[in-house]
Amino acid sequence: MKERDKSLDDIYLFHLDKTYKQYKKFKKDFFKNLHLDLTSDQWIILKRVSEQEGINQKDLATSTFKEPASVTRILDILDRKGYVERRSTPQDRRMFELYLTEDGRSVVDKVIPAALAGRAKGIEGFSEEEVQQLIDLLDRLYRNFGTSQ
Amino acid sequence: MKERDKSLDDIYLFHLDKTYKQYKKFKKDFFKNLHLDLTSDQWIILKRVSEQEGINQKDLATSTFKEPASVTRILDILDRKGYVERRSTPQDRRMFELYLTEDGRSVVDKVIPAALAGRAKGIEGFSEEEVQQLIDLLDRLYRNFGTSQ
DNA sequence: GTATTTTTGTTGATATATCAATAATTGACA
DNA sequence: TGTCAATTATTGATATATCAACAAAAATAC
Repeated sequence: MKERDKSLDDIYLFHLDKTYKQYKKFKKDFFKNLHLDLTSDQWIILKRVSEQEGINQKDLATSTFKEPASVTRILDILDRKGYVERRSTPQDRRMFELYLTEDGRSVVDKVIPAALAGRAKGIEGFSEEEVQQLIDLLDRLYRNFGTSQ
Repeated sequence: MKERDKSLDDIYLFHLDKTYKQYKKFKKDFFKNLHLDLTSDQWIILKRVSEQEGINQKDLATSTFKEPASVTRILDILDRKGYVERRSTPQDRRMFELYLTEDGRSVVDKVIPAALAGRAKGIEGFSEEEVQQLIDLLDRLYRNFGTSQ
């Protein structure tokens, strides 16, 4: 069966767009209201470093789906705020191992409960199966868009 | 049951993020390869105008989930390319009614089949029910993030 | 052991989204 | 009617993502 043209409103990608924008706005306001002077992107990086201390910037970039250039700049900010540390390693002097500072750790501890609450907001009324379904469907989209051509 | 902290990889919002980024990259390349000198955002606006000729910029903004400022700038570009026309109306001289030009219409006709193909790529292997499920889940997220507090 | 290629991270240029401020017009209402 | 508020569109300032170019170091090839 040949697929025909649809109105934007009937296209799943349009729903993806609109939902993502709403979510983006939500998290922006959310982090603003925390008054911790932290953006959601800085949070992602901080969280990932806390999960894998010693990670380098390249791996941090791939595992957060950010560009290395973006990671550099976000780390500059987190560094300046005193939340992360770039430790150079003698084994490979091109790269740094990343660690949280004490302040960084304390910020992470502060944000985690808030992040839990914010995350819960999005899936109010969802069953566990539905959340898993959502993840699965998104991952399939992800893979489909990744395979080239 | 109290929700505990998870690794980023287990959080549905992280999957949303990563999928959206992949999709964004996909559509960027996609429109680039069309060689029509059109970005995906310009396409959204052009498509919406083609669906509702005579629409004004405010309604165009809300119905495409873009900021009025962004719509202004995108329309400036589409106007400059000769694809849309801002017609002022005597009833309300603050606003414009938007129409496609002939060139605009012909571009829309050219993009539609390509867009169909691109859109199909994302949902390869999906049943119709799964696509609908995806839309429903996304819409519920959308609404949850929209309700304030 | 030197030359070339690859990897890691940074920087600059560019594009775009967002937010606030503004101008012009219309609507509300006393 | 005259004033004030709301609406529509635009503009400027700012922040951020992206891409390409680059530098330094390491890995590979010969």
